[in-house]
Amino acid sequence: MNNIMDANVSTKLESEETFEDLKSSETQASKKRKTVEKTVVRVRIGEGNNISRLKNEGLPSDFWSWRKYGQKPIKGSPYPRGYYRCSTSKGCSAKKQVERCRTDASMLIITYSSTHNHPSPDEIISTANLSQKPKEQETTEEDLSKVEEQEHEHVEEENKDHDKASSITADEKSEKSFHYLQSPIGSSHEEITVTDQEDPFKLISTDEKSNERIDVLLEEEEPVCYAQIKNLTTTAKSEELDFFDELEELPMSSSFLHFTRSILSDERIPVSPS
DNA sequence: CGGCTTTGACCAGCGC
DNA sequence: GCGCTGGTCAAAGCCG
Repeated sequence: MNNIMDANVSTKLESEETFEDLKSSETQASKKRKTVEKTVVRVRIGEGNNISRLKNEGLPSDFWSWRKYGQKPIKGSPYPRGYYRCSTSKGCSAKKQVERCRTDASMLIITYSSTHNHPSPDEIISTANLSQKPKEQETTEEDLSKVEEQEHEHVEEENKDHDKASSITADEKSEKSFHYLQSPIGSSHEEITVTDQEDPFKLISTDEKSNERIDVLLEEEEPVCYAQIKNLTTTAKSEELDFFDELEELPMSSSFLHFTRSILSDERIPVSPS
């Protein structure tokens, strides 16, 4: 209940459909580097309550460590985008961008780029555990794919719908005619506004902290996945925590971590560059 | 003392 | 060719 988060993982190139969301903010960004493979993960934070504690109440953070190397305000987005680099390994070129969905302040969009050149500590640990049941992973991945697709669709629909009923602020629209529509942000917007200004990520993180457990919902709600995810959570527990920590306290769900891990570790984006 | 976070400036790419 | 935006690097400050 307090911790409701949706983790959507989308692996794709810079120019893909998922951009419906990113489009608004990465409209131009996509042009910047188009041959870069990126994994887009959307995490939704159900309530701000989640963010109360998390950071890592003792997390084993064995995972990769991310170091923030920059932050910039994105055009059309009230929230700035944070740039993180993997600090676990010096030679690791893995990077990640964390930004808040302009349409939904409670949603975080994490874009992963590049892959880790080194094995994640968590992986090692997981390996031991995985030995028990690697099947789940596969299932998860597959499921993830499905979810992703569904999620995308949902997102698109949602966006559209929002557009219609939306309450987009003229301001936002004026900015660049985003497809994003504002949604319910209107009300919660205020809540986050303050925090957002300071650090959108942080806000989440804070909430996240409160979330000892994060429920993962895909965009809308995937009970099935959720259950599976839960299972995975156990395995990727460390990852999960680590993620939050790494993201600066992003609200991620175990499933999300799992996905990410799979994607990053295994393959990432099957997308083909233009 | 070391590491991480934050802020500002500069550079590169794309659109107009 | 100019302007705009995104992304990255560097420096300073703060916290552990």
